[in-house]
Amino acid sequence: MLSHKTKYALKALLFLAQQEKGYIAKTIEIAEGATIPKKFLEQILLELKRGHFVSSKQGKFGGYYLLKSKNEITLAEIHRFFDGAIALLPCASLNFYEPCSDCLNESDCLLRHGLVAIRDETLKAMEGITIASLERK
Amino acid sequence: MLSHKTKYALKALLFLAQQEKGYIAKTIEIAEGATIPKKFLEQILLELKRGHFVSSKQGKFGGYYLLKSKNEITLAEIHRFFDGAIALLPCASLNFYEPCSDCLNESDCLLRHGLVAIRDETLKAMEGITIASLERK
DNA sequence: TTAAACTCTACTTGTTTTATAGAATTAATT
DNA sequence: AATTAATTCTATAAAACAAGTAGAGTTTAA
Repeated sequence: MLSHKTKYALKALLFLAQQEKGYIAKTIEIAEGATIPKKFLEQILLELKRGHFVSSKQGKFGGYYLLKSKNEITLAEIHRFFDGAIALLPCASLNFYEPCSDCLNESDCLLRHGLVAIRDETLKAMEGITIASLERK
Repeated sequence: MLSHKTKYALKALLFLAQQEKGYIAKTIEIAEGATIPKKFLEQILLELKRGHFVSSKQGKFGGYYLLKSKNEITLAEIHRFFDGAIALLPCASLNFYEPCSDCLNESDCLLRHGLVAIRDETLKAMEGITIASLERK
């Protein structure tokens, strides 16, 4: 399951994607437009900025806007950025690999093989969902 | 990601599947054979019993054995039993559906449509993984 | 009766999630 | 220079959840 944080991030990105090109949205507008607690959203937007998904203009009349194209932001990317691995166990993960402490010899680990297959399927599907594709439901 | 509990459950089921037909395995054997903390495993086995995945024989020389066929126990089922929904949000779930409190009109929810597509893909993949299929890696 | 196993309930401990509070900084306008 | 309105940063709090432990109770075979 997605954390609330990831859900809010997706909703915020979707909100920004729906604004006119060049428009700078204040946090409060995004919060009210997408139904997200404002102070929580502030943190999320800062993280999205550090991740180079959005950029901001500071000071009066400042706000946030999309930095990356809405065609290039995938669900897989946002999931990894906030919630981490897409795989069901760390030992089956590409980007967050860690060996299992309770797995004696990994090459023989029966569980791992099946979970890698699941990861491949899920990842393919999640890379196909972009902010733009969500907009054209 | 799977919880440790779900991972342990899968490993325990896999261990039971690998025993000779009719063999009754003690908790301590499963714990040591599959590297699972024994007291935690006790709880997990009880839950698996309540879920009719395994059955047990009580008393001296008692233990656990598979109740359902290893061809019929899927990853999807075990995931749902311990970790709940396979979908990324409750509003996109088949078995654990709940509306989002922050979603104004669900039929128009852009997020939901994409997440239902992901769920369909992931579910199909997870229903294809059985305890038996894991055994024949 | 005893030993060996499952069964049950409660508890603890630590981590993560979901926020909230408030001060600091930045920039435009007057 | 002062004011206003916005982002930025750090700290904190409260709740939920996960992971594991403890110990007493029950069942069965010998």
